[in-house]
Amino acid sequence: MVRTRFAPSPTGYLHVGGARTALFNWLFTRKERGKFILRMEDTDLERSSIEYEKLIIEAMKWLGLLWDEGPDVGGEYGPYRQSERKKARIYDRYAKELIDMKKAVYVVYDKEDRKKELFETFDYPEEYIQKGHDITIKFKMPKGVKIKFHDLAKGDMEFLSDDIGDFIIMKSNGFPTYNFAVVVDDHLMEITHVFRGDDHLSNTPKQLAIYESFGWKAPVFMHIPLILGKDKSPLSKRHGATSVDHFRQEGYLPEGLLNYLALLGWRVEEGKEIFNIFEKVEEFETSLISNKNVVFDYEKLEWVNGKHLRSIDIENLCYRFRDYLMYLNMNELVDLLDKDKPYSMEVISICREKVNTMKQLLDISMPFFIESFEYEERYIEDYLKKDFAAPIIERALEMFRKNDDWTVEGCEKVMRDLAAEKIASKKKTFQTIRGAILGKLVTPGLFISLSVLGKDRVLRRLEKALNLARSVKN
RNA sequence: GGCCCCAUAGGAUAACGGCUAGUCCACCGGAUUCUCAGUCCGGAGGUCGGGGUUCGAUUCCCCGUGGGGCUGCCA
Repeated sequence: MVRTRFAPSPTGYLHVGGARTALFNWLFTRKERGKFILRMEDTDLERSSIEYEKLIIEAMKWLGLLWDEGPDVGGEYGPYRQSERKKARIYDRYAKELIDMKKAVYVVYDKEDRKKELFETFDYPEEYIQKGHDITIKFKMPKGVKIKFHDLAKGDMEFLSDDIGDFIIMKSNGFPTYNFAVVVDDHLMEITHVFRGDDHLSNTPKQLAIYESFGWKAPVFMHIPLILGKDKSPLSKRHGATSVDHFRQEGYLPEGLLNYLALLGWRVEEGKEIFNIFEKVEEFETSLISNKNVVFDYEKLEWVNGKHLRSIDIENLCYRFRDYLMYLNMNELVDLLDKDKPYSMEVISICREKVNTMKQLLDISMPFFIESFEYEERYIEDYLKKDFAAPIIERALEMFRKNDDWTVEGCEKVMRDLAAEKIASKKKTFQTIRGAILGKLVTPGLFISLSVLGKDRVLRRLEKALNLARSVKN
């Protein structure tokens, strides 16, 4: 039975790099019908917090990368927080075992110069502890040994133990260090495959030395390339947004983000780069992942997201959009959306053709929902203030009042008739009306917008715009 | 400094050791058009450098160079 884990440290938001690591673990596990485990590596007391843990869990759920065992759902291999495992003295027990086997030692430090090592000993340094010295436990790396392993991404690896040296496994505060805790936990949790960032490749021989000392079987490793920024340095805030939360706020769909993250360094068939990750599980192969660091491309992410935004069914999109507004605490708008669902659906349906994210969808659809929308400065300057504005709007008002056919074709006919009167050029005429009814110069198609808005809204807005045109006219 | 990973256009990738090095995003031009987007057509742009092996190297080997990682009582 395949068992994998995603083991973030709750010291910040879920990073897209972490999300990608989680994605590959998840993908592999689902394909192999195994168990996917979430484990919190909160051994850094200074930086870890339960708030971050909640945010990471929330982000993972939003992405839909669900786990079978974890701190929130429990499981037979718990606890799933290293801080709790520390409390249960799990690491103490195994560290002691290493000392008994003479493969680790206690290190006693100077009381004043707390970095200075006084001596190493296999015996529990009771009296020094009483006197308040810092004590750590250090793993003694075997001398002159070759540590070999096969990495699914990098191939056969070989390190010399002498290049690595001894390293601390238990801190003076009683917490295990990363390299020790992962080994103990992965073993106890019976993890079979470890997919993690490239940055852990050089740590692997240390961990293998510990597995070896205990006589434990090590999991299969695959070190996946890191995500970099445009300047090829590791992706950080300097390059723009990096947290999954941020992309959620920006109106990305989880399937869009996941699609892009998978696409990053995953070779796909030509012409098939847009897909739903949940339908791609069976095709997943570790050999498909490239072993080269990748640069995060915000533009391609937006393009991928746009493809998803336009292809999911409209009811689903409405639901997601409503969810998004609630996430942003825009409850008034949610009420407006709910008030007339068929109308809302039509609006979203015509607006999504123009945008790539739900944030953009929000911007472009706003004036369809609220009456007190703003008029763009450019519209006022280039159209509303011009001589032709008031006559065009006035004439449109007359024609639309008499109009009974509010289908797209009906609205088109009125507009074409209006343009035929040549108060101004066709473009100016259309743009004047576009701005009058929606306040913007970029909107969905004019005829369909008129049709969707309907007679009441259109007349009301034309009247308002007419008054405005008269008052701002140069 | 030591050890390790990586290298095809600006980004992501494709090419049993063998065609004019293909595709997607971005970019430029054209068509469609009420704006924008989309769609369609077209264009520019690439094998990091140097040595080998070979009839032939993007592909295999070595050396450089560049980028990245580890070398923490961070993970």
